[in-house]
Amino acid sequence: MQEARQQLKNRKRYSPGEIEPKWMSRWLESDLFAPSAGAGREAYAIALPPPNVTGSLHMGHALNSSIQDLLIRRARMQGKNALWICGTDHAGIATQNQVEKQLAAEGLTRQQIGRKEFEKRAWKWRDQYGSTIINQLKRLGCSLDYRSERFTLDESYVRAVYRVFTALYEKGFIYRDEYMVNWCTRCHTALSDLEVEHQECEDKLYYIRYPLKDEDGYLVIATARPETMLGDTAVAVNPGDERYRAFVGKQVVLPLVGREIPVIADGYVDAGFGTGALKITPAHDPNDFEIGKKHDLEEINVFTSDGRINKQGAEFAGLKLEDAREQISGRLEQEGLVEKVEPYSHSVGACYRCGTAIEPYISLQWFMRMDELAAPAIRAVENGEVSFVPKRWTGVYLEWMRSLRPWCVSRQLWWGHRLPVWYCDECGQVIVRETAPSTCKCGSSELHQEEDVLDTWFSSALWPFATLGWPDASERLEEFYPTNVLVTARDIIFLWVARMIMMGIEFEGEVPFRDVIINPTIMARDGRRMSKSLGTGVDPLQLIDSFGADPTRFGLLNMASAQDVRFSDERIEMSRNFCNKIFNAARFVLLGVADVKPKRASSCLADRWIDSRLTAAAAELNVLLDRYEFSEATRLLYRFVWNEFCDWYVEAVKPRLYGADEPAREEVSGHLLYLLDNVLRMLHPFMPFLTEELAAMLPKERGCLIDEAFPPGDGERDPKAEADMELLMAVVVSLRTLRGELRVPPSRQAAAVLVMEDQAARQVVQDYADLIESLANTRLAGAFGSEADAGTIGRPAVALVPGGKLLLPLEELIDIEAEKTRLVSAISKIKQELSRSAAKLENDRFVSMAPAHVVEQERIKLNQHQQELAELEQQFERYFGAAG
RNA sequence: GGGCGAUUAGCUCAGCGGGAGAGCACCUGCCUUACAAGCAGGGGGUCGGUGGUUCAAAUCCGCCAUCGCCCA
Repeated sequence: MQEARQQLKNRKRYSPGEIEPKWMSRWLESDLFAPSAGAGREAYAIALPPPNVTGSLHMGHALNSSIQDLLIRRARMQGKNALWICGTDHAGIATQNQVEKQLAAEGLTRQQIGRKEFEKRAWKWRDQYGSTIINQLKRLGCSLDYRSERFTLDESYVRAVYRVFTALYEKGFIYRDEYMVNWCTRCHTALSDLEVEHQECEDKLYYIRYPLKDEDGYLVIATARPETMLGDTAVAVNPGDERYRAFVGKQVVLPLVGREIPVIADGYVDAGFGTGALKITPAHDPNDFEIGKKHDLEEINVFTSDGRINKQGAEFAGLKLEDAREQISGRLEQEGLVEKVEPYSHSVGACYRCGTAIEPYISLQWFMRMDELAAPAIRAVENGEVSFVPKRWTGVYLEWMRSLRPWCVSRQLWWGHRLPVWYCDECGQVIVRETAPSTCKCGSSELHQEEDVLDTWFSSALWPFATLGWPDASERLEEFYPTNVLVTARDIIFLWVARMIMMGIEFEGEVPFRDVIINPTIMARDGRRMSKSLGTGVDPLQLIDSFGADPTRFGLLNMASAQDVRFSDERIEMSRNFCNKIFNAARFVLLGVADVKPKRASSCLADRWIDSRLTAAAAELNVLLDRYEFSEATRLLYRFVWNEFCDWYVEAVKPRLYGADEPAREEVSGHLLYLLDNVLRMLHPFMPFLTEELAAMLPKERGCLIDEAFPPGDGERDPKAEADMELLMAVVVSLRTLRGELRVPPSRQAAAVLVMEDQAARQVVQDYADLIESLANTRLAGAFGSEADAGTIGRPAVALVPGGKLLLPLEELIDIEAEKTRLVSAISKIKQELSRSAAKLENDRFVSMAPAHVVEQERIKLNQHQQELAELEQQFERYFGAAG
């Protein structure tokens, strides 16, 4: 320890690179992140929203992990049995895409190697790359329970998924149906509504003539997707639309195809859109699908699953959809069937993983009905069992939950939880079981398992309890469920939060967490979302590289208020500077103190003051953290450490620390160490590495800072010390300002006189005159009750202090013009304030309606201002005649 | 189309009913034995516009404008 302290001498700057890896491995070696079994202490748990196993740390992760680590470290320091659940989800599509990319590089497809071999490759990929993001969280300093890392495809986790699937199937919530789903033609799978990203797209609207059967004339329909016309089975108009009333019930002939299709009337049609006549393609548009069901129209699928025209499309068969659009619109043009083409802007869905346009596509899928599950989950939020922070997200959650449609949970992928569903080849029986059946009821053993896997988020929905050992009963589950808080981004409200609440209530009978903190979104510098494709993202790992993990964390937490925020590296720089400040303040203490143990002292006003301020800061910090006001908490710490501890206390202590009075030196040394110890403990959840490094150099018996007590701030405040010190500080600032404005060189030792009517205040100033002198670099000639008592003073400049004034005689050095400017501006400011106060007090309604203390306060102000004005005008007259 | 949010100092943001704040940038002076990633001092804003509620509005309510986000 002495050695470490000696090394500090040459380290004038905080350099994170040297200390961060060291402490992370030490914490891990000592297993300090794991909760203790059967601890009998209050439990505190957070489940890390499982990051995608193919993912890497982005700004959102960095921010919400910093928040979670702050909460979990503080809880740990508060003596709670803290568990931060660690793990990743298997990310069905994303992982499959990665592995397919690897295969493609070898000239292979997954179909060529088969499902078994593909799964092997996927596991290999996961073992090789799957811990990337977890390692990145380590770099950020996250104190996750890494030893119990979980993965959604762990054997026991799969059991949990199968248990849930089977139970929901038996309840009738899960069923199989042929229905229109979102289909990705590249990933070859169905997607849920949440996996489709909508984007505004500049397109064309084609107006196409559909000739009437057996008579002249035609109907003009408008469509953005002419290629779907191959599957049209009707034209629909609004029943109230006079223009088309005569056509309803007639037949039109579908161009290029020749099929005769009816004109139908349906209220869904918006008479104001296009021509008011709508082509109906039940197999390729979700609205048309509904209309088709209603009117019993044929569903003619004209696409293949990989986005081409199928053989229904006759001559166009085999064409890719975008080519088909070209060709079909060209042909229609040739035949004179295109009336016009207009520019058209509409929103188009794209696959959230690969960006390919999503096709509405009818297929046989597994669905989960949501209403019964949603009802109690809605109630849990309505009655406050789960609360959102900030509150406004409650509405977003509730609105979504109240309009839930069945969730398509099957995916045509090979990576994931293969549905626990078996079909009998003999009798067609469907068997849903947690474990593979060997025979069917019919006696046949010819069974085959469903090919589809489950949506990744089906399994993540179980995260808060499946990670704790469910479906087995365990102490862990007993102790840590429900968890305390979930911290996540807003777009996850639907994906996880809602589903976790539903599943938690259904299977554990209790909500999975009490508070849901929705962290703000960190926008790019231009105020828009960070986007990988636009290259506007900022990489948190680069921030860690260039600034350090602690400044990155502190900077991110500083941004973590209720509002979205543009990323600015000024904030990280600010945090780095703050870390440097802390580092150097600690150097000052550790290198300057006598060889003593930390010990509180109270003989000097400054000691009592900072002690009281420390109590105030700790108390306030705890309140803010209890309210999840992280940004405000960073500001509080910054202000306390920098503007109170460093700017005032450290400076105030120097004469005693460097003086010849050995007992005083030892006393102040003990107090400095005591303060540093507390400051480091308050800061630790925000900047774990730096604080741990510095705490290790404190002269006391200790383990790691991570396990020490978080300052509760429950000590006594000392209002007298705070008030007295404030007076001293005001005097010092006045002296410094005066010197500055009158351009007194630092080398010049001026001698000031204080005039204060109040005896007690005067006493304080006299008692601590030496402190004022050293802090203001100005000699104090004395403090008097009136200017007359002070005797003859040369040509002084005057500054006001609370309860009195300062006279700074500067003789020939006084810059008379500067003094005039100063006074004029000070007088005009005071006059402004004065008239504002006076106006308020002259208003009878203010005096009668405002609370008494507000009125009283205003009277005191008025009085003060009047005295101050008199002083300043007197000073003005002294040099410049009657005040202007 | 529906909803949510923002608009405060040159920039990034706090404050959210009783006299406008921070960091950065800027100006002046300092290599003062913890720190120039620093120290001391200073300048700078009719708090987007407009109505209203109130003794009192940056703060609460209505409308408008601009920007952003989400859902369809």
